[in-house]
Amino acid sequence: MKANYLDELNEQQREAVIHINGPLMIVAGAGSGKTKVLTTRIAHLMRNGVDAFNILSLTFTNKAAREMKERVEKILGGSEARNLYIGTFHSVFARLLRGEAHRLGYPSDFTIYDTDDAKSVIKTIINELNLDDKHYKPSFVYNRISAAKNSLMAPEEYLMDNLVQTEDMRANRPLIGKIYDMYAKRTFKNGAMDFDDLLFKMYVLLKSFPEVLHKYQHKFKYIMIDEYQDTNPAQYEIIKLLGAVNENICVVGDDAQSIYSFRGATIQNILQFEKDYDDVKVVKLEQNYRSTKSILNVANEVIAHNKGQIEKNLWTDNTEGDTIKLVRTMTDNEEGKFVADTIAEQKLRNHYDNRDFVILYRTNAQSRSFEESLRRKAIPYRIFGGLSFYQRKEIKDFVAYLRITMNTRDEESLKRVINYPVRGIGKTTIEKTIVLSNEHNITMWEVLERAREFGFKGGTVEAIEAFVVMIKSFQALLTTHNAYDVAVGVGKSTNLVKELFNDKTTEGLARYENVQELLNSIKEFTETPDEEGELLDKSMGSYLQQITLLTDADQGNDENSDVVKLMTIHAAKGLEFPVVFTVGLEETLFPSGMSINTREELEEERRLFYVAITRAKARLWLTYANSRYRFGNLVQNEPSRFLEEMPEKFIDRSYAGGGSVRNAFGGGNTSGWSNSGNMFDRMQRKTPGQQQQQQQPVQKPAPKPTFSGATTHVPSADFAPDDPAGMVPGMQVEHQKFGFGTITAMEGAPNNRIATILFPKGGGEKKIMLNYAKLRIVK
DNA sequence: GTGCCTAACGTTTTT
DNA sequence: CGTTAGGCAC
Repeated sequence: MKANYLDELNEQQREAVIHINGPLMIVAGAGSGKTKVLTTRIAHLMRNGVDAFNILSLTFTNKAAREMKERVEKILGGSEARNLYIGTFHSVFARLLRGEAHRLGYPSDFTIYDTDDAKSVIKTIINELNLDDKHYKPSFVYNRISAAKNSLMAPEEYLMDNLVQTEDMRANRPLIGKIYDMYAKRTFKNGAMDFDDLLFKMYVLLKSFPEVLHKYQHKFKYIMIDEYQDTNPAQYEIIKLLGAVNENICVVGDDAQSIYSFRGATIQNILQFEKDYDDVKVVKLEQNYRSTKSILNVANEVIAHNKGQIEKNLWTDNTEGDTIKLVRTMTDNEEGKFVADTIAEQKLRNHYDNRDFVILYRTNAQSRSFEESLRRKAIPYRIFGGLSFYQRKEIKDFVAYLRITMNTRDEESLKRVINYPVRGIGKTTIEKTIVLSNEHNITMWEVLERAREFGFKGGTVEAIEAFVVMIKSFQALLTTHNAYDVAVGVGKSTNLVKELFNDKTTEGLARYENVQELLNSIKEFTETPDEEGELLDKSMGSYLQQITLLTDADQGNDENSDVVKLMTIHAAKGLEFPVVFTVGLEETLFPSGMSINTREELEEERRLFYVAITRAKARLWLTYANSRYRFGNLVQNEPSRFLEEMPEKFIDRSYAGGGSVRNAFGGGNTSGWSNSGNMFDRMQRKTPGQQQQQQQPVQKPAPKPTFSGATTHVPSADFAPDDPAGMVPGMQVEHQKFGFGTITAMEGAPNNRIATILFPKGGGEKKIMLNYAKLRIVK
C-alpha cells in the first residue's frame, strides 16, 4: 500500500477518510473527488485492521462498482481487494438471495425478470382477467407495482391501503391491486424475481429470518453507500437493518444530483440522514477539481433556483476557461450537423481526440440526428444505453433456453422457446398446457413432462416429448460441463445458431453475430476469475442472474477506444468529459413535458440540467432547435426555461457558429440573439411548410417513373408535404401513395384532425390522419 | 401454422 | 417517422 495516500487529499477529504467508526455522511459536490474519497477510505479501513470480508460497498451502476474495485486495488497493491463486497444494490442482493432463496420458497437459480419480462407477465394476467389492456396498460400497471415494492408494500397491504386504493379508483383502474396480487403469485410460481423483488425480497428475508439478519449484520461491519440521494425506501430500510448493530454506515451523496425519483428514490433519505442516527459526522466536499470557473458558476446559479437544499458552496481553483456557448439551430437535423461540425472543428483547433467529446440528451430517441451527422463526417461514435444487448430478440431467445434449463418453473422463458424454432407445438397445445397446469396446480413444465398422461396425442405428444428430452439433456450437460460448453450445446441442439447463420440478410447476419457475442461473453465469464471475491461461482445460474443486471453501458467497456460518446444525462452521472454538448434544450423536451406539473418534478429536471453541466471539464455547448420532428411531424419549441436561469457573464449567446447554419442560409436569422432585448423576441416563427423548404433548398430529383399498377401513384416531381394546419374541406391535395384527391370532410380534435378525402384514382374515399399523412396542397 | 400487411402507437429518465 | 403487434390470407 502506498504510505502517503492521505497526503493526496484535501482537508475535508482526509477528514472523511479517517473517520472509521460511527455514521458518516459525506456531502460531495460534483467533481469534488468523491470516488477518490470512497476508495481511499476503504483502503484506510483495511490498513487499520478492518478485514476486507467485512466491508460492503454499494453503488448504483456496475461501472461505478468496477471502477471502485480497480482503484482500491491500485491503492492497496495486493489481492485483498478481491475479498471486498462491492457491487450494485441489485447485484449484491441477487447474490445474497441466491444463497438464501430456499427460505423464501424460491429456487437458488431463480430467474431475474427484466422490465420486458415483467410487463409480459402483467399483460398475460390482464388478458386472463378479461380486462382491456389499452385501459390497463401493462407499463402503467408495472409502474404502480414497482412503486409499491419500492415502498415495501406487499399485495395484501396494497389492497388494504386506503390511499393507494383511492388513487387507483380515481385513475379508474381499481383492479391494479388484484393484478399485483396475481403478478406476485405468478412470478413466485415461475421462480422469478423482477428488479424490484431483489430489493423487496431482500428486505423480507432480513425481516423474517432473524438468524439471517444476524449473520449479515456481523458480516458487513462497515457499509458504504454511494449516490445515497438516489436510494428508495426499500434500500433505505435494508441499509438500516444491516447497519443497526455496528452503525458504521457511510453514505455519500449530493442532493443536487438526485435524479431518480421516477424509480422510487426519495431525496428525503439524504436530507434526513442526520436525524436517523446519533452523532452523525458530516463532511462536505466543496472544492471542485473538474470544471472551469465558468462552467461551475453557471451550474451553481442554475441549481440555486431549487428550494430546500443542503447548504454548500461549490468552488474551484481552476481557470476561468471558455464561455459557455449557446446555440440555436432551425431544426433537429441542423442541430446534429452543428454538433458534428463543431466536433470536427474542435479536434483541429484544440487537438482533441474523439473520446474527449460527449453528446448528452434528455431522451434516447434524440440520438438519431447526431448519429447521422457523425456518420456523414466519418467521426466514430458509440451510443450508450438505449436497447440493451440482452433485450435483443435473438439474445432473449437464446437466453430463454438457458433459463428454462436452469429453472423449469420459468414459464415466460418456456413460452418463448417451446415452439421456436418451430417444432410443431402450436398455440392450441400451449393453451391446453396452461389450462392443465392451472387445473392441477402444477407448472407448465410438469404438464409437458407428463404429456401422454394428460392425453396429448399423435404428433403433438411426440413433439412435446422431444422438447422435454432436449431440455433434460441440457440439464445433464450442466453437471459435467461448464457454462460455455452448455451454451454451445444448446446452440447446436436447438438449431438456433444454424438458423441465424443461414439467414443471409443484413439483419440476419447481425443477429448471428450477436449470438456469437453472447457465446463469447459466456466464455469470458467461465474463464476469468470471479471479480466478486467470495466463492468462485462459475455456474450457468450465476451467469444468467448477472447478465440481466447488466446494462448496455457495462458492455464492451473499452474505455480506451477513441470514439465520441452519446448518452442520456442519466447515464452520464458520475462521468466527466473535456467537451460536453448538452442538446435539445427546449420546453417539453428538457424540461420534459411530463415533468412540469409540480415544483418537485421541475426541480428534478433542473437537477438533471445541473448534472449535465457539471459533466464538463473545459468546454460546454448548449444547443436547441427551433423546431424538430416528433412522431413524424414538425413541432415548434420554445427555448428551455433553464436557459434563462444562467448568468449572462459566462454565456456566449451570440454563438451560432460552426459554419453550416450560417453558410447555408446567409447568416441573418440563425445567429442567435445577442445583447439586445429578450431572447425570445428575436425568434422568428415559421410555419413548418416554410421551414421544410428552407431545409431543402435543392429539390430532390423525382423518383424514376417505373411501371406501376393502377393503384400506385407516382408523386409529382415537386412533391413536398405541406402543413396540415392549413387544410380545409374543398381543398385539392396530393397524397404520396393515393394520388390526387379532394377533401370532403374534416373531423377530430384540433391537434389531431382527420380528413375524409376522395381519391378518384386511389381507391375512393379514405380517412386520413393529418398529423401523419404526407399531403401536398394543390390548390 | 407461417408470413405478410395494416393499424396503432409512441418519448422520459434505469437497475 | 419508425416500430411493432395483431389480423388476415395462404
